[in-house]
Amino acid sequence: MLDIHDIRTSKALVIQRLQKRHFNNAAESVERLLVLDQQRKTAQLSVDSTAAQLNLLTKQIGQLMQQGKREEVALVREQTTTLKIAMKTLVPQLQACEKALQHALYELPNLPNAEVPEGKSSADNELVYQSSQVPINNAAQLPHWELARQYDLVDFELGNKITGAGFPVYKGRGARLQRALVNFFLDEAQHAGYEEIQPPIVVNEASAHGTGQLPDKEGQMYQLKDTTFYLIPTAEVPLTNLYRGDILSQTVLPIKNVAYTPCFRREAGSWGTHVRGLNRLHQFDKVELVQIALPEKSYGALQEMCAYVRYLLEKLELPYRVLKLCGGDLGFTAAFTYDLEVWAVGQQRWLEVSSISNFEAYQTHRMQLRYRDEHHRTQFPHTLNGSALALPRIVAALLENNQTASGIRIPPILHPYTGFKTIA
RNA sequence: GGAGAGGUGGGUGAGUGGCUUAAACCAGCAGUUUGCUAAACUGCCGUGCUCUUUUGUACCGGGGGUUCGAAUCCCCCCCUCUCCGCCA
Repeated sequence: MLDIHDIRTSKALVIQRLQKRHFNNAAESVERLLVLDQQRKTAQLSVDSTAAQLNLLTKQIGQLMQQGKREEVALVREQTTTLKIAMKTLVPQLQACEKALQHALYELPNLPNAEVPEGKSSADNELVYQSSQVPINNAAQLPHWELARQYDLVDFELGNKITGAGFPVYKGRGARLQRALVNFFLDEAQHAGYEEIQPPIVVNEASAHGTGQLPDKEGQMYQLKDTTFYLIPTAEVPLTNLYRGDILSQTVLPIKNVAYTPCFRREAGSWGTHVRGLNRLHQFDKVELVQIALPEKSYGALQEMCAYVRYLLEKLELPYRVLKLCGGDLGFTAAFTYDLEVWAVGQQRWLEVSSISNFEAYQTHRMQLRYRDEHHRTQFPHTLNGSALALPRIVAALLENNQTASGIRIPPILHPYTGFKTIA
């Protein structure tokens, strides 16, 4: 959520930034917001001043009662009635104004940072880095779903039977490989200074609100029947909401948390081509990093997170590239995002395995997460998160890129975790 | 699933209709003093809106009601805890 104060004071900049992400009717939305804000202010003032008069009279009555001046009490009571009647219309007016303003604020996405490249779609994202050796398919190299079947690592049909499409069953060395990756990612994150958290994978509405999944985007989440609980689409939701509503001491920043969780996504409407095998699932595993940082240090933290995820990919010996998302491709709540993609030789495709974003103060405004600065004032810290990493596509790339005539080679860094060096 | 208790400021916890933003204690912050593995004393110490400030106003789980006036009385809802049952 954007800060209404900022919108008030730097309207032109807000509009310009919203246009950068190709947000429809940016100028109109902002103008409407300012009108709503003004209405809210006016309503607030009339409520407050009426309440002030009422409180004054009420106090008088108390005093007069003690002095036993009955007839004067009756007189003052008369006056309160008119004010009370006025309040009956003023208060709902104010509430309506507040609600309208709140809703309008929720509808505005975050402002892209100044460094975000111009562009409309994923085609306009800026290539920041690409591994020098990107293998070309030699026609004998299979996509991972073939390999998964050949070595009996993932059973998609069994998943269909138990649950449905997008819920694969990992078996034997496939399951072991998953667990190895989770442990590898968690161990590395700990070394990089992240505290491990095991959060609930079911969250309430307030949490879904805090990180921006609600309102309006409930289509991406599974809701538990007869409840207002949701299965998390990413550990970002419970991790960031750990601090919802808190006023932190500046000295605890930056907070660095990591969690492994399964993630659940309905992906309503996006089912179809290009989603074969492990490419897009309803349930998948992910290790997620979250940082809460001082505003002036958040972009340093973003660079640090990006460097860390690149380190992981290099340890896994996967060819990858780094993209800076353009304004039009940026997620609703993000101010700046790096996408990391690995090359899957069997499919001749780049697969997104990590998205590292700085949300600046957008989420902290929403969840009223603040810290106290050296002048004892409350300020909004920045939140960041990034996958480190999303499992299924890493598995897909490992299988495809490391396939040989004699089996699938496991990168050495994982050997202590898998207990095997090849899948043959 | 059955029964009961309770939700007050960072924590503990007083407060049963006006003098309560709310006692007291702890924690925290600032300072003074002594000196030593800390203590004593003094002051400050909730958040939002309004906003240069003051003032004003709202908030004692949420919503509604009674009243000139509600943390306090009434109704509904939510949540937490305890005991029993079942159970990983």
